[in-house]
Amino acid sequence: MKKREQPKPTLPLPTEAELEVLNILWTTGPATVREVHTALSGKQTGYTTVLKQMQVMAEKGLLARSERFRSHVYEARLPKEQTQQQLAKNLLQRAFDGSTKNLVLGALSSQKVSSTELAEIRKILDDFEKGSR
Amino acid sequence: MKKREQPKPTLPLPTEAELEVLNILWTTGPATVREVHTALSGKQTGYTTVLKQMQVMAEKGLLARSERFRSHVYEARLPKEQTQQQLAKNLLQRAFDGSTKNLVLGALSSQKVSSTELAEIRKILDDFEKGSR
DNA sequence: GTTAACATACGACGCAAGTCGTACTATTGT
DNA sequence: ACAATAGTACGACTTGCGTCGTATGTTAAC
Repeated sequence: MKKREQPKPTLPLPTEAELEVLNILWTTGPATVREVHTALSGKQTGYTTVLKQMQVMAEKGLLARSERFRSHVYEARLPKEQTQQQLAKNLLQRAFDGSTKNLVLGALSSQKVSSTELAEIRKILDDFEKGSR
Repeated sequence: MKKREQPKPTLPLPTEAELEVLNILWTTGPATVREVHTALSGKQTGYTTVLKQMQVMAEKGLLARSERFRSHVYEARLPKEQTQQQLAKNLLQRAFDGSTKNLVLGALSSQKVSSTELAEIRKILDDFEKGSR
C-alpha cells in the first residue's frame, strides 16, 4: 500500500507572541479570539491585536479556523509536542552545533532542577536507548 | 566615592545572524571583520553587511572591540557556554513551561542521537545530581 | 605625490513582527 | 425600529533585523 506523501509546506516556526497564543490554545483547546484575549489578560494587549495576530497565524497555517454561530473558533494546527520538537531542533542547530549534550548541559545550568525531574529525564534517556524511538 | 557601573545591564540575546558571527568568534577567537566575513563565505553576504552587523553587536555589548594596527579586532564578550545557557533558559520558558524534561524530550525526538552521546548526557545528569552544580 | 587597495562610518531600504484605531456587519434587548 | 453590543476586516504605524551603497579616511606602492 502506497504511503501518501504529505505536501508539507513547512510551517514557519511560531514567533514569541504567536507562542503565547499557541500555549493557550494547547491547554484550553479550540477557542475564540475573545477567550484567548481574556486568557491573555496579564499581557494588557488589545483585543484587535490578538484578533489580527490570530488571523495572521491562520494565514501562515499555524492555526485552523472554523465558523461557529457568531464568531470564529481557532485551533492549533500542530500539537504542542511537535512544535516543541521543531523549536528544540532549531535551537540545537543554531546555537549548539547540533549537540544535544550541550543543550542539556545548558538547560540544566540555567536553572536548578529537582532530583525528581532528573530522574524523569533519565527515564526518557532509557526509553530512547532501548526503543530507539 | 564613585559608584561603580553595573557591569551587567543584561545583554540582549543574540539574533540569528548575530549567532553566526558569534559562532565564528568563539571558535577562532578575536578576529577582524574581514576574517569573519571570509569565514562566512558560504553565506554570500556582503562585507559591509558583516561590518555593520558587528558594529551593532559592539553597541549592544555582545562584542568587545579593540584597535589593532590598521583595523579593528572584535571578540565575543560572553563565553559560548554562558550564551548557550541563556538561550536554553529562554526557550525553556517560552515554549516548554520551564520543564527541562520536556526540552530534553523534544531535543531527543528531533534528531537521532548516538548511544555514546546518550551516555554522555547521563554523565552530565549524574554530575548535577551530586554536585548540584 | 598620486593612485590603488583596504578599512570604517553612515544613511537608506525592504520586510516581518507587534500594536492598535477605525470601519463595517450582524445580533440582541427594549 | 433602533440603539447598544460583540464580532470581523483592514489599513497604518513603530521598531528591529538584515542588507547594502556610497562616502570618507588611511596605508602602501609605484
